[in-house]
Amino acid sequence: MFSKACEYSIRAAIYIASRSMEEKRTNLKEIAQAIDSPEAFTAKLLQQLVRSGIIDSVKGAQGGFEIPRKQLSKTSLCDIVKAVDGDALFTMCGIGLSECSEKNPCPIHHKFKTVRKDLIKMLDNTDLAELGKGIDSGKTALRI
Amino acid sequence: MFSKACEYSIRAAIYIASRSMEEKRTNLKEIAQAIDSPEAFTAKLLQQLVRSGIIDSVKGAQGGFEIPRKQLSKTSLCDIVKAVDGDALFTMCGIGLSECSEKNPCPIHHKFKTVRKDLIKMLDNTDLAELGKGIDSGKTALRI
DNA sequence: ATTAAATCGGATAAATATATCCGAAATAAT
DNA sequence: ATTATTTCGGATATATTTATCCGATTTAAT
Repeated sequence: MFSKACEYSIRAAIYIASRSMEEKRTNLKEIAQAIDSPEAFTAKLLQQLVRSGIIDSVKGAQGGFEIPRKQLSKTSLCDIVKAVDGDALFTMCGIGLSECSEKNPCPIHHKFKTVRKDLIKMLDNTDLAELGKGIDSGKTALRI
Repeated sequence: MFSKACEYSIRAAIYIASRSMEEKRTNLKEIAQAIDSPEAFTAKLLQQLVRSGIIDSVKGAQGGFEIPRKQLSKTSLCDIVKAVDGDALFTMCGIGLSECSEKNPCPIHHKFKTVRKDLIKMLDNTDLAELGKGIDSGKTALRI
């Protein structure tokens, strides 16, 4: 479904969100530990999220990553998936035809469309504020 | 969503199904042409489908691939996806946690579960007879 | 000023997925 | 029997994804 890069990115973003809600900035080491991901690889993904404007970074001692309060509820899973995996999942034909369309559909076009619409809807109305809260309250987990 | 291998496999299976419905056996060259896929790679995938019992093969001149009439309506997309990509898509945590469960859920567990259930349902009740018919009637296409 | 703690960026390595090649085996037609 | 056609299986090549390494840069604290 999602690439590993995307899985790590979502987990990282949720962790940063949960820390940001407590007004805490967190850093690479903490993040990789919290989400059980390879540190160097995670660093690359965080850079990508910074460039996409999904998280903020602060260099130097006491630096790290954070998400402005206002952004938490405005950033959806959809934003993260698009930033990391691109929009193939959202737009591409289910069985890889490049010109598949309503007018010229592949055999699974109509059935697939419905399922995908539900997936997009889910990703679109799930935001980091909500997900971060789950972590802070201990109701959900980001590792193991 | 699906791997390229899986996309080609689904397309190939649907094409073989559509030929089988006309009592025709088809071969690798025809299949690769019909679904616009790399021939040698497709050969590997067909072997895999044979080993999984999804299609039958006949060696030698006039040989090729076919699906017994009775199997057409009994083979679902689910069967093909499982044979090629395994059941990760059906069972794994959406963000890659190995021990994610109802009892110990990841942040997106519940929302993801719903969407995935719909996906599985769709794959499960879509069979090759139905899909092959779409090709034969010209309503759907397997290339471009 | 110096040092320590961080992110950033580029190069590289390892693993996996995608794709090709070719000889062996099986079968139908001649 | 021989030949042509076809799948099968193993080895190999290429591309992409995942992952690591390390020096440069920035900043806070001493």
